[in-house]
Amino acid sequence: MGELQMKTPAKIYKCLFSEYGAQGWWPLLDVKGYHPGDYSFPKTKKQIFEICIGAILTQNTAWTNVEKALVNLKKINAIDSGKILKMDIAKLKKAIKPAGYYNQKAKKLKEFAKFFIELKGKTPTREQLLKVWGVGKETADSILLYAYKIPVFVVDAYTRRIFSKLGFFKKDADYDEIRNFFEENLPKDFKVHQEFHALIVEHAKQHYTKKSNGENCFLTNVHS
DNA sequence: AACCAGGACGTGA
DNA sequence: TCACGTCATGGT
Repeated sequence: MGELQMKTPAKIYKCLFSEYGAQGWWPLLDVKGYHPGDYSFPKTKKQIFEICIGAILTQNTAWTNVEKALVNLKKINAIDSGKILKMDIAKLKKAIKPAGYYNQKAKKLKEFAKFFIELKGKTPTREQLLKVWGVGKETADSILLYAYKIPVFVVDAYTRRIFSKLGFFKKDADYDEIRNFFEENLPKDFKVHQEFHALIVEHAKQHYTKKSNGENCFLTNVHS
């Protein structure tokens, strides 16, 4: 791939979309997981909250583990900000245990539940989210994008691996620099951003495993 | 049986 | 600012 013909984010997005199709993030228990092509979710305040706590629970953790935690919470009717805020911390830890880091994450969920209630249904700003203990940049952006349909670009470890491999930036580049670059070079459409992040995750799972670090993927090989 | 997953925080330098 | 260590379960 020549430097003079560096692919644009928009081209890479189209490439990934045509390869993998719509991903249907964020998965919700009500709709039995993913909902490709349907951008109408979340439809309720409860679904918004489910996405928020899912974003926290999935920090450095496989989604399959998070699902178990969410199912446990649903069983005790605890995918609810008020319920989580006042429920016994030990009970909360037990429910989310499959998601790992359950001591920290139980505290994070309680902190977020308090914040969520104080929002009174309003959309949080990125700055507000970042003040919440346990919500970092990636989690904040995931919440804005998938719970509130705001067109932000979510930077995760996969993004760094793939796009540093493609020559866009260094692996340890600043989070906000990466985010700004993509947001300035993509349409301000939440659907595009929702799909793009999900597609990056899918592509990384396919081509950036331990054995192959993107060597045989169509993005690094294609020249146009 | 190490290694890592849809990170964030606390600490010391 | 930044480079580490810590947190923890479950799948490969």
